[in-house]
Amino acid sequence: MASSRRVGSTTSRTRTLLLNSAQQLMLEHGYAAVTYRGLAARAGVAASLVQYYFPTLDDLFVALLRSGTDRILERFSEASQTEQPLRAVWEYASDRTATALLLEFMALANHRKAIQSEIGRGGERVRDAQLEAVSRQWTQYGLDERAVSPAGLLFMMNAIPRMLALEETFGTHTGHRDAVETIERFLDHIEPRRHEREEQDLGAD
Amino acid sequence: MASSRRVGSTTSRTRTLLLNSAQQLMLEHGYAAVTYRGLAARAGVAASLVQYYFPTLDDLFVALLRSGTDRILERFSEASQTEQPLRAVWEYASDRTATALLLEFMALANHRKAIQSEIGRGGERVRDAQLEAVSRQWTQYGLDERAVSPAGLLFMMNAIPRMLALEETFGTHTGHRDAVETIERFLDHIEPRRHEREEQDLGAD
DNA sequence: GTCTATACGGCGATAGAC
DNA sequence: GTCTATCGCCGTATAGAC
Repeated sequence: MASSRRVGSTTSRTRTLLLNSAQQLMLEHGYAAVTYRGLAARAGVAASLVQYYFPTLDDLFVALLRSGTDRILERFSEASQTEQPLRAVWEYASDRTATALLLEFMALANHRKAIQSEIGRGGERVRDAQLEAVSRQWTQYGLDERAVSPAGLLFMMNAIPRMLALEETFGTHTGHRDAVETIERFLDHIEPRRHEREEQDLGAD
Repeated sequence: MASSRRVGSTTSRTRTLLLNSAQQLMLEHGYAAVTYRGLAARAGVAASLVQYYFPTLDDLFVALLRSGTDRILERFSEASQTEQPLRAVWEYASDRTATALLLEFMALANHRKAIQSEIGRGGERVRDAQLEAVSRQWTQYGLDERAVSPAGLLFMMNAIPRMLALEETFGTHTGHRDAVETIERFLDHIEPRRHEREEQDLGAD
């Protein structure tokens, strides 16, 4: 299986162009639209050149997944310095585009081992980075530890916005507004915004 | 688009066999494995016969989605008679097989309008049935209405187990056990099991 | 190292014969 | 109601040009 064939270098500008084009194709038309011929046309190269850099389409998907996870971890290592990591997680997981892309990869992962292990590893890496940031602030939240743990809370702060975005994609809205209000009220309570802290000091809502 | 072509009857036993085989194929190998030739081989018929009943593959997926939603609503109209509808929702949404199937359909829906509207309608119908059952018990929960609404709570009781199942499929586990414990403690509080109610009466945990 | 041309079997879909 | 023939896509392997 493509063991002795030559493969383009990882630093090639053409390769980066192909990865970007592939991501756009996935977002616009789904992973099934990422074909050698279609991707080549979109990027303005020959189909066989795409094959040169990615011998199989799984190779392309894994590379795309890895570069995306790396970018997320970079962005998060900055955000983790904040004193409001739960808000950072909430906003991160509320990203519609990222959720749409994640859905495509989850569907791919469901039946392709290479992608499955890549997305599993990536998920754990992101969650661990989040956990480290939240743990640093945990005692200041004043939550009952018997009620919820940092890891458990983090899971829910990821899962809820993700499912909100997914359901809204195909027109299910029941309970969405209410759920968002509940969570944001919770966030206002344990990670008060600056002006809200002032309002609290003044005894206002 | 297949407007004048003849189509097999909806009551055909062959048609039902094809729908069942298609669902198994989706679960085992993903929706991409549902091909005319593959499905025909699985069901022991000619590929062109599959096309006779389902002129396009989208027709097949929509029919499968609709029959599945109908079955769920039947099952739920029974369960809604219970005095513990939130537990029923929690268990319903925790079904691994159903979640795997839902992921396949969500990925399909993401870029196919016919499936998108079918899954959207189905989602609302299920959520409405759940809402009716929970509303009937709502006052007994003794929850602060400003904290969470029935619809908002229901969304979370669906979203959390669904995302648990999805993440576990590709090996992300961080926070899962803690989240489950938190929710089940919440359920024990507002929908106490019979023996737990006795324990509460006795002042035990 | 980068890129291209070509071939193979499988796919969804259509038109039409039995 | 059932099945065949056909079309233009697809992934992928290979052989080879710059």
